[in-house]
Amino acid sequence: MTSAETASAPSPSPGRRLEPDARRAEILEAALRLYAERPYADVSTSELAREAGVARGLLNHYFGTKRDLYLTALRILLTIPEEAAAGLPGRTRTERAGAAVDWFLDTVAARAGLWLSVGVGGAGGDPEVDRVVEEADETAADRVITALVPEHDPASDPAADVVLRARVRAYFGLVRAASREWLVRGSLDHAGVRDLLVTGLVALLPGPEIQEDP
Amino acid sequence: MTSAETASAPSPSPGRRLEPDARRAEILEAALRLYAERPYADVSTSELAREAGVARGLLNHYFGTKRDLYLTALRILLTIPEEAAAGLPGRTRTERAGAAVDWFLDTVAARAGLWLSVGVGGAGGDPEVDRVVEEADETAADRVITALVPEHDPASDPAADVVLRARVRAYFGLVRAASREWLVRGSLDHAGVRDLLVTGLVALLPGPEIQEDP
DNA sequence: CCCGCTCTTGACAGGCTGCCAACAAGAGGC
DNA sequence: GCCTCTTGTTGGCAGCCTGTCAAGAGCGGG
Repeated sequence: MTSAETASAPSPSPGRRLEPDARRAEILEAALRLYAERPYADVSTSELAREAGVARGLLNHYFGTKRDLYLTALRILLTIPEEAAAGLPGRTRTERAGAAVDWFLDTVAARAGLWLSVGVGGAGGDPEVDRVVEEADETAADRVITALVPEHDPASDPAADVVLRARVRAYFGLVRAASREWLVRGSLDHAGVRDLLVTGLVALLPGPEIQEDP
Repeated sequence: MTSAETASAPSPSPGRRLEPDARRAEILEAALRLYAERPYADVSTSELAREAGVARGLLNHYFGTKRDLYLTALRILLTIPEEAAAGLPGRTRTERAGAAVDWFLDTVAARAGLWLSVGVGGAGGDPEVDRVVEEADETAADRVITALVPEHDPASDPAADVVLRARVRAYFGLVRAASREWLVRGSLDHAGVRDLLVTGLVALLPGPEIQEDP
């Protein structure tokens, strides 16, 4: 049983010539699999190439550097699908926040390994990693704001917009830490982390505590 | 001008024989200096040895592995002095939370470079780094609980104690993300981050919203 | 059927890490 | 004061990893 058979990525024949996009996708999938189990520093390019079923040099050909490959995989992993924020049920802000938190917890539970492999996020060490995480957070903040603060208009008051986005991004730090408490430490159950995140989200958003739709 | 002259660590004579504890301290100081400026992966053992004014192999002799040295430095850096939590002014919980946040912000502002350089730990989900951070958070959670929830008794209800500590540790995620918004992005000023952290801390603690001392 | 494009490979050079035996700087005994 | 013995310290060695590059091979076009 070779690794090519166990791996979900098909590698029917070595040296097989593929479309660049297809090959890129194969390598990225392999990288996502490995980085889901072990941290960046522990995964060598030889392993990445073996998992993808290609020669080691091909990684550099497509992604330049091992770090670039990691950053690309990380960016894909952190990107939140746009459809998630659309059509959240609930009338009051608390209800909508609850629905958003439920969606998030379901998603994270489905791919817990992948999510945790990224780490606590908002880390400090690597500037490039930080930048990728920040960009992903920026997009996620957009989703949250449009879903929960629809009356907010960035153009009308740019200063308030900056502060609001900052508060939402800071809230993501709470989300990540709470996820760790739930998935890794087990110090919170599903209901506990849900209550924590809903409470924090409602408390940290601006304006009246709870807005009712008339 | 040799590096030994520019470095703040004194290295009067190469091969100088020191007490093991003193040598350990010297190496640790050098590591803290370098890790304050650049991330873990970018600092080689050769640089660490040069900064400390010793041979490279001595690092392994004292700390085993480059990673072990890093973890030791990280543990020292994250340790919060015990005196910080004692004697917080204020009667209401909000007042005491504000005092705690003020202390934290002052401390972080004083050593912003160190705080941000190590930050939350390395990205990539390194288990050992995460463990060091978690241990430091555990201690910090003790300080916060004793300072802000003095009526809490861990022995009386162990389950409630686990949940309370989990909420406080999750709050630390909010603290770190908010610090980044303040120090790195500049999207929050001092008053903004203070308001955010006080609001979050009060909202996430259990029991009545605000406890008044009669 | 042959040619050319380019996807793919294997090998090479440089750097870094952990290990280890040899060296010598102090401390203690006489 | 000199010698010896402990042990802090050094420099080199082997192994692994990464980025680069020219050569080879698959596949479409003429």
